[in-house]
Formats: sequence, C-alpha cells, structure tokens
Amino acid sequence: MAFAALWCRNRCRRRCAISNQEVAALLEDIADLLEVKNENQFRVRAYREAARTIGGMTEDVLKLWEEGRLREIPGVGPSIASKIDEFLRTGRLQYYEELRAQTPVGFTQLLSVPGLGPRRAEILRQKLGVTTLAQLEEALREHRVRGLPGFGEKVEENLLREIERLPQRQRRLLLGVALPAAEEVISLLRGHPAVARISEAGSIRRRVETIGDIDILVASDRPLEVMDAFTTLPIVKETLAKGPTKSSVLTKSNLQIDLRVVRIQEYGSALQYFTGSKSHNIALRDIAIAKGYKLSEYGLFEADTGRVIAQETEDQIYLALGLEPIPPELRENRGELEAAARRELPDLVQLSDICGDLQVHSDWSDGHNSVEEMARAAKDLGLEYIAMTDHSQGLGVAGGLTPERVVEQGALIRDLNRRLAPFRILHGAEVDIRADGSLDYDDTVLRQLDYICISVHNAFGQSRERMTQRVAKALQHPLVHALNHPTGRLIGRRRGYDLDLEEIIRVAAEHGKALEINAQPDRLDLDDVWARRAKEAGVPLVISTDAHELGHLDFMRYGVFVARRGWAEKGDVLNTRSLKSLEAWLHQRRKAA
DNA sequence: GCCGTTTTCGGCCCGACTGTTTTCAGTCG
Repeated sequence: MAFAALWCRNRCRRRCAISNQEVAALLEDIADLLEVKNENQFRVRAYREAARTIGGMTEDVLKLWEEGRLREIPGVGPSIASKIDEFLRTGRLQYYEELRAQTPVGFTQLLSVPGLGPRRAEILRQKLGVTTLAQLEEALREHRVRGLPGFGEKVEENLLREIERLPQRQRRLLLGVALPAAEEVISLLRGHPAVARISEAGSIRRRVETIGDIDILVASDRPLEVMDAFTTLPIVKETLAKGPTKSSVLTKSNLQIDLRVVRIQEYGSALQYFTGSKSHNIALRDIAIAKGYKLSEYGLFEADTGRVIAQETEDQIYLALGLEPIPPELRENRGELEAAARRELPDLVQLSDICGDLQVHSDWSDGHNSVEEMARAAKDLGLEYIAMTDHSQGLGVAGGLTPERVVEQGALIRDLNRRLAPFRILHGAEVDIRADGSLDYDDTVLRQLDYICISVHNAFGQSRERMTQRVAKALQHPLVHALNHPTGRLIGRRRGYDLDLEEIIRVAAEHGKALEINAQPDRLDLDDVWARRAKEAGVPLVISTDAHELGHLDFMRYGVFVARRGWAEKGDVLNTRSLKSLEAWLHQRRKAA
C-alpha cells in the first residue's frame, strides 16, 4: 500500500514533487478499495488503467497538472482528473479517505490470495466477519468456510494452500535469474523431435526487470511427448501439474517453470498472446474489433465468418492490424501501438551495437581480476575498448586508489595498450561524489584520466533537496563524463536515494553529460521509464556492466534490455560508438572543459 | 469512470478452468 508514502509526502508537498509513482499508487489503492466494495468492474478498471498509464508515463504528472493538461492523459477523464488535482493541490484526497474509512484495515489484502476475488471476499466478510488474512486462515482451518454460497470443500482446501504459499509467490525473480533458467530449459528441449518451435514468453520475453512466473511456449503436434520430456529434464525436482496443454515444474533451484504447448499453426498468435503485456493485448484487441476482427491466442479472425486472417507468426498479426511488428520489449501499452500505426517505432539498440564497456573494475580496487584479465576478456567478447574505472580514494571499503596509485595504474594501462592494440583500455575512475557534492579527486588527478564517471556511495539518507543539489553540482564538473547508477537502488533490497531525477536529467542535458544504465541485474539503474525520459531529453545513455569479475562482463545484455524498453536507439547510447568516435567525443569534452 | 471512423449513451478483451452447480459465477492470465 502506498498509504504511508502518501502521508509522509503531505508534510513537504510544496517543495517535494509528488511523483508519478505516488499518483499511480493512489489510484491503484482506490481501485483495490472499489473492488472489495464490489463496485462496477468498469469503474475499477478505469482507475487501474489510469494508474498504469501514469505509472509508466515519461512525462511528469506534476508538470501536466501545472499546465492544466491532466485530461490529455489517456484514461483520465473529468472525475479522475479532479481527484488528481485535489491530491496534488492539497496532498490528500477526501474520496480516498472516505473509501478507506469504509473498508476494514487489511481487507484488500485478501484479494492477494489466488482464487479469492472481490465477490467471495465480500461473502466472507458478511457471513463470517472475516476481514484479514489471519482471520481467513483461522476460518479455513476451522472449516467454517465450506458451505457458504459459492464455497465448497475444494475451495476451502485451495485457499488454505494458497495462503501457505503466499510468501513465496510474492517474491519476484530478477530477470538475471529467470532468463538463464528459461534459456537452459529451451536449449535442453530445442533438439527434441516433437518440438517444432520454442520460445520464452510472458514478462521474461518482454525483458521486464523482475519476473513472476517463468513461461515457455512450444509448438508441437505431439504435445504429450513434449510434456514427458519437460517433466523429466534433469533440472526438474518436482512436477506440480501435467496436462496436454500446460505443465508446471519446480526446478532444483526452486524456480517454477510453466510450459505451454500449442498447435504449430497457432504458434504466432499464441506467442503474441502469452507475451503480453495484458494491457498491450487489451489495446490490441480493441484495434482488432474496430477492424471487424476478433483476436485470441488461437489467431486473428474475421468477426462474422470466423475466417482466419493471421495466426502463424506474430508479425502477420501486427501487419494485418495495420501495425508495424512491435518488439516484445515495447509491449506495455506505453504508446507503442500508436507509434506502430504511424510507422514510427524506434529502431532499438542491440547488443551487437555495443562497442565498449565504460565501467569495469580490477583488483586494484574491489574487483577480482587483474586489469589485463578484464581487458583480454572484454576483447574476447568482441569489444573494442573498456574504461578501467576503479574506485576513488574515499571509498576505503573498496580499496579506492590514492592519487599515487592512479599514476601507477596509468603506467600499467599504457603498457597494456601497447600489447593489446588495437584494443584500448581507457584510463578511468569511478569517483565518489562526496556529501557536499565535491569530487573525491582534485582536478590534477582528474586531468590524467581519459574517462570519469561519478557515483554516490555514502550519505544515502540526505533529503531530496540536498541529494539533488549534491549530484547536480558534481555532474556539472567540467571534467566529468557520466553519472553511474543514478538512483542507487538495489532491486528488492534497497530503494534508491531520494533524488529529483527530472532535475538531474535537465542538468545532464544542459551540460552534455551521460547517464548510466547499470547492467548489474539487481541494479538496472536507470530503469526503463527513466531511460526513456533521458533519451527524450537528449541525454546520452551509457550502458555499463560495472563488472567486478570476468563473468560480469556478460551482464551487458541486461542493460541493453533496459535501454530497449526505454525506446533507445543505437545513436542514443554512447558506448555504441566505435573507439575512434568515442575518442573524438571525449576529446571534444576535454577541449570544452 | 472513460470514451467515440456505429459518438454524448451504451458499451467496455477473450477464453479457459474450477467448482459449484444443473446452466453458470468467479477467477485468472
């Protein structure tokens, strides 16, 4: 619930911007509350749609509000607009408070139990006075639930099991964990004679940063053989369900993987359907309906006659609907359908466009490998260059380099560059931004370096205002090239520091600085939404692995996924430049400084 | 509550599955 965050904000609403995420959370809460009140489902959906749009929007809702343009947001009509207005103006919303007052605390949590929707939750409340998860569990164990209208023995059993599994279900997997697991299953099944086609689907295929379920789709005319092969894979610990169209297993590393099998001719429509997102699919069906078609996982059909229009490939479906084929990463209903209709989809950056890695560490600071090992590994991956960016002196725990050590490392790098040419190691540093916004090296040290990226590594607890001033000041330093992991978040473990990213993007754009997409799977920082915002502001993105050992160099693709989800093209990403072009860019910066 | 190439009312994505029911409601993805 966004409740706590909302009321914290009230205290400083004049100075602290209320973010899109907070408005989205408010609307989402309202949808939950309306849902448990058994309100008109279309009203519930209207709030959810508005929340989703605002949550994924790159424009600042506060700015739109100031300009009186709230109604221009798709899904925001007079009623929701006036509620957002009240919230932004006063920091609170009467309507929301009333809804909350009418709903017992904890009641909306009941809907997080799979199999329990608003209708049955309301019956539980009326007949048994159940309003919390704990009360529900107790009632289930005492068998007071069976016999209620719509509840039988089976429902009781299922609900109890789902409550017990709830803690596991609510944990989302990092893409960096889920994708390799899916790829292993795919590589094991790909050669099977009954498997005609196979792909990951769902949020994994859209490269969302965290994943709920791992979904794999197979086309086959012999589904039972596929299911046998799947459930007997060596990585499988337990088979949770097995049928002709869908099976689920638990792997030895406790990941649940769902496999669906469809007929070969329906593969394209099934892949489209199972890739989602839900919101993209709903919008796509609207387009189909408007054209007199019907779209489902079985294909695109003429509504009257049922004649097949397209089903074998995803591209055929999009094209038949008058759209450019849309890459999976863009399928979030964030404007991609409109862009596809106008033939204006971006030509997304690819992993193969990446020419170098601009944040790499060695055992000179907290890395595990030598400069030479990192460089040779990067060279073997086909890169033209890396920036060796060991930590600066202030980061004692990471063995940050003193100015003397920087000079020594420079000599080593010059020697290595002679031996590894034409591969190039740029002599760089990841320089700490001190609490007051000054940098952890003075200019005489910085001038010896080819590439300077800066990071916040301490004093995370500063106020939004101070943190923003601190980072903005550091970023404006003429010798600085890029800001690393701009929010400092660690997915699932640590929220980012309180920072006005809109302002940081503005400063970066004004001073020609780059912002990093850090490719470590638990960082992915900037995220997709902010990466898109940066791109739109004309700020160059730099995708780096922040590698601390050889294997981390392979993380590059996760950063590329974020960039793609942020609509970035090759030209938007600094390290797609060839070495020569990058050196020209660096030279130009140096001259300006 | 939103929205409009059937427009200011009457719609709102689609199909499968489950369990409770005798034809369907609720839930899910």
